[in-house]
Amino acid sequence: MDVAETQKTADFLKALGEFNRLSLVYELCRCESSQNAMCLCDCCSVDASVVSRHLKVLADRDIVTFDKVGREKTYRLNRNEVATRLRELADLIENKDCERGHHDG
Amino acid sequence: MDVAETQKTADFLKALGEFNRLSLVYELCRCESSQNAMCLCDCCSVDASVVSRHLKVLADRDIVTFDKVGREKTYRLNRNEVATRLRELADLIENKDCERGHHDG
DNA sequence: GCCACAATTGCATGATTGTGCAAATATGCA
DNA sequence: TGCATATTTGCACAATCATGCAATTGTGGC
Repeated sequence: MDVAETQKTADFLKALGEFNRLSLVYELCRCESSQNAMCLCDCCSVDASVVSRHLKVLADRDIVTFDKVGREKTYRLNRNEVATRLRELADLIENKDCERGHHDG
Repeated sequence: MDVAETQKTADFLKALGEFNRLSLVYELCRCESSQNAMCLCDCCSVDASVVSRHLKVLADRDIVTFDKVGREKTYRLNRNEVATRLRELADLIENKDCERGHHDG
C-alpha cells in the first residue's frame, strides 16, 4: 500500500470523521437539491464561519461539490464518489486485496 | 439521524482516519493470522507505546479484536464488521435512506 | 524470588484542529 | 454609489491528539 494513497484515504476518512462535518454530510444526504451554506448552518449549531470551513474541508476531499449562484454557494453531496470510495475500502479490507505485492509470512 | 449514532459513526471514521492507525489496519489486512503488537510496530516507525495506544483506539471502536496469549496480545482485523459498517454508510449516502422520518423541503 | 520480555500508563510537549468573533470580500439590488 | 446579504478570512483561544521517554504492570521461564 502506497504511503501517499494511505495518507489520502486517511484524509478522506478524517474529513468524514468529525461530528459537525458528518452532520453536514447527512443533511446534504437528505436533500434532493443543492443547499446553500446558510441553510446548512441550521443543521449544526455553530457559527457560519465554522460551517464555511467545514464545507471547504469536505470540498477539498471531493466529498461535496458546489455551484456558485450569485452570491450564494450551493452544495451537493458527491453521492456516488463517496459511496464508491467507502465500498472500495470495504472490499480492500474484506477481500485482502492488500496482499498484492506483499510477501505473507 | 440520531445524534448518538452520528457521533458513533464519526468516531469510527476518525479512528480509521489517522495515518498510522490506517497503516496498522492495512498491515493487519495483509495478514491471514493474528499479529502481536511488537510485530505491528514494524509497519509504522513509532514507539511501541504509540502503537499500543493506537491499537486500543481501534479495539475500542471494534475495528480490531485481540486475544491474549501468554504475555502477548495478538490482534486481528474485524474484516466483516468493518466492511459492513463502511458499506452501510455507503448505502446510506447513495440511497438517501437518511430521509426516513424527515420532511423534505 | 529474580530476570527477561511484552504491553500499558503517566507525564510532558509540540502540533493540529474546532470554534467564535470581527473584519474583509463578493455579489445583488435599489 | 450605497446598502444588504452570503461567504470567507484573520486572529485568538481552548481542546484534542499524536508522540517519545521513562516507569510500571503483567506474564513466563529459570
